[in-house]
Amino acid sequence: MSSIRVALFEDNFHLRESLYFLIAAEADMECVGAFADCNGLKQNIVAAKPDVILMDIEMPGMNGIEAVAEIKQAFPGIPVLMQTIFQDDEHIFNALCAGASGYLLKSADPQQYLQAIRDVRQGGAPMSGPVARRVLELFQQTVKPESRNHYDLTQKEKEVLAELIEGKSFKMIADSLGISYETVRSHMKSIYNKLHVHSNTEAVIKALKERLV
Amino acid sequence: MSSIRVALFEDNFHLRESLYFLIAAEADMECVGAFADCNGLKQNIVAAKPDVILMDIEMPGMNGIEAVAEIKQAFPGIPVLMQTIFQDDEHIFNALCAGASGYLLKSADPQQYLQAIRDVRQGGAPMSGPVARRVLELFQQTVKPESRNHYDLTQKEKEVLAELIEGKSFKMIADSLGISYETVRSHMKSIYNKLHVHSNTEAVIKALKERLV
DNA sequence: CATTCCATCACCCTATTGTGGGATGCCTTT
DNA sequence: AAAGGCATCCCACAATAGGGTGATGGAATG
Repeated sequence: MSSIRVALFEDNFHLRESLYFLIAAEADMECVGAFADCNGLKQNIVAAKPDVILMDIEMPGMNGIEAVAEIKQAFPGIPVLMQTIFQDDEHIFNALCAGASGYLLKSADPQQYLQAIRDVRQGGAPMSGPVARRVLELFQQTVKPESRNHYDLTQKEKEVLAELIEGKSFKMIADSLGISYETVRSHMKSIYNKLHVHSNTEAVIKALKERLV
Repeated sequence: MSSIRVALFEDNFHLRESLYFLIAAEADMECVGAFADCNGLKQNIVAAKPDVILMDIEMPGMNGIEAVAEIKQAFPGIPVLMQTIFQDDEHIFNALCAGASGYLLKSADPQQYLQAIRDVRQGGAPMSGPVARRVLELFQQTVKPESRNHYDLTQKEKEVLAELIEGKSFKMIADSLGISYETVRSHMKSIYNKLHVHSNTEAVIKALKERLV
């Protein structure tokens, strides 16, 4: 098995050098580029042909989050590992949404860096402990805690609700379900009763937040 | 530092015994219970007082996913580590939604089990590589691929939209923002233009799906 | 200082929704 | 056979929302 080609983006000179030698010293990986900023990002990547990219978030000029978005667009196959001191929701969320495949806190020890590189190369998503936990929590809350609710909606009511959260009007729903406008309205009344809401909008919100469909 | 109290739920006798001795042999942890099913789940937990629970998904009677939901309700502070052979979306998704704090594939080697137990105890969320990657992908897609849209909503427009996804009517929004009904409508018209939608409902859907607020 | 953007409000008219009835026919359960 | 739930439809009336047009004052920009 050939060695893992790692490219590095880190503005801090000392850290960049340290990581370079850390990686270079490993038998199963090599550092094919160490850059201080994202100038000429794409050209650098084309030239270096990395298997994995290690990307700092805080950098002068284009920051790591913008960079990962560009990389994912231009080279969707190359996993990007974020390294950062930030562990607030906003940074984690943005980096992962931008397409990062892993998120390391800089407190991680050298061996964890190396392990994470191997891990991401093999299809994993290495994340420092607290970050992984936050991701899980964000994930769990987007799905809503007290989900498993069920409001005893009938089949037809669910269908109507499903159409509703497509943004359709009653008329359009009537049309696409092949029933009359008045029937749709009738189902809506019933849905309102069961969900304890009093408008289209509230029903949609509840349905989306609680994944009722 | 006192040792980590681990409780074990696993229907397979051999695996259960193996895990028991594996854990018991570690200096920093002890196995305070090894159960073949979820009968008397809560009583067992109360009696064993575990710090961490290791839970198999496939079990006779109550399965691991139902069990984790019950545990999270009754003992929200105890992290639950799922162990399973399943790595399909449905199982991962359900287990994590039910409140699991980690998800290990049974292919994991013994040292990884032990590391995962320590990890989850310290606030991490250990997940086997492919699972972590799937969670990230699910996460990224629930947030919507072509998100990072921003529609240049003004401050006030965002405020109105925020109220809207609370389920409020125009009148209520006018009231709570201290502006007139007509002004709310005015902002709404502008929001519709910017989001390219034509109704309250569509705006709410777009705002929720793309996390515009 | 003219222009543009924004927040604010008003009025008119139409379209869509919300609410409260009620009716029919078809199931399944009792 | 009676009772209940469901899907289907209808009507009427009130409330809310959508679309068009325009006006005002303030802040920011050039």
